[in-house]
Amino acid sequence: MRNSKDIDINLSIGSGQVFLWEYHDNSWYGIHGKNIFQIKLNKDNTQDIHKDQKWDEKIEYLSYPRWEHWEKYFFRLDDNFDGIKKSLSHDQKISKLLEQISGLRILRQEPFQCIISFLCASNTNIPRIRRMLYNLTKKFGEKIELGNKRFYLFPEPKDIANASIMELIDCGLGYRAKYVKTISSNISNGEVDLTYIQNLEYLKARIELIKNTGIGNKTADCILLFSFNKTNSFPIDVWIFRALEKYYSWLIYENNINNNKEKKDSKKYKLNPKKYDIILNKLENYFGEYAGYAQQYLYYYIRESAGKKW
DNA sequence: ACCCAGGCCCTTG
DNA sequence: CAAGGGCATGGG
Repeated sequence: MRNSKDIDINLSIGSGQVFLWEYHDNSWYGIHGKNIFQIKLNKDNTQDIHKDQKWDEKIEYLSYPRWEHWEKYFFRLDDNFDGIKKSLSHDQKISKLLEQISGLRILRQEPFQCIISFLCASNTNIPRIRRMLYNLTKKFGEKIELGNKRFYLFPEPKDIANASIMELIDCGLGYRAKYVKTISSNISNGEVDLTYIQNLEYLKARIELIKNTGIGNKTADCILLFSFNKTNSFPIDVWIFRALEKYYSWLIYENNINNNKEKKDSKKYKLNPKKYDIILNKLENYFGEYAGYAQQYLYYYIRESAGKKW
């Protein structure tokens, strides 16, 4: 059984997977569906938690409502991280990253919140995703006061289904508003069954998700990786595509799959669905069962080297 | 002003 | 199929 002290909380929470987490007063606070998670760091050296030998003793995992050991679920402590490392060790780049930033983990998110999050994530940047989601919680989520702090839980499907398009646009969703409303109604009326989809195997679950307007290849892969436990999923966004081009060109350019090279920058890193699937299939074969971890390490690395702070 | 952002949809050729 | 334009919005 692995020890949770190897996890770097700041790194994992700050790696563009979750958007409703905030740090203040030595605590991380996060919205997870109808739960509020609190990670209380009773120490000053919060930047290098994973290097601290007595990490476990200085940290408390609290929640509202009470959820004993939610951290085991959220940080995926059930994953065998040594096994993950081993299964990715054939790749030079990734094994190096697994050493350098070994505290980075995939987080297990609440499914509905995750779906809305990555529907909102299309063609925009992380700060704006955060604002859109916060606005949704503020407008449609239940308000909870804990001590002197105010939180808003993530709305339920019916809450968003009953909203008007204008109200959603007021949250800053733009053209995404109609997608968010439609899938919320379909989940709320039972037409879309998240538990059913979650229990399907990766490719079948993916097909079901993509049936929803607004969810394409990449968005589906994020949902599958971040909340449906499909650790082989490998979302390819513009950042990942840049990384693939830089470090895995032998993989993405073989058989002349990609002819984006000559396009102007704004189109250069966008894949059409067919190419996406061909490249994805190669990545699955190459990285295997835990391809998603490789993806997250690569994502963090390429953004870090581009100087992104968020 | 222009380009870009954890893309996707729709129309045309 | 592939290509191209449009989409809302805010930061750099």
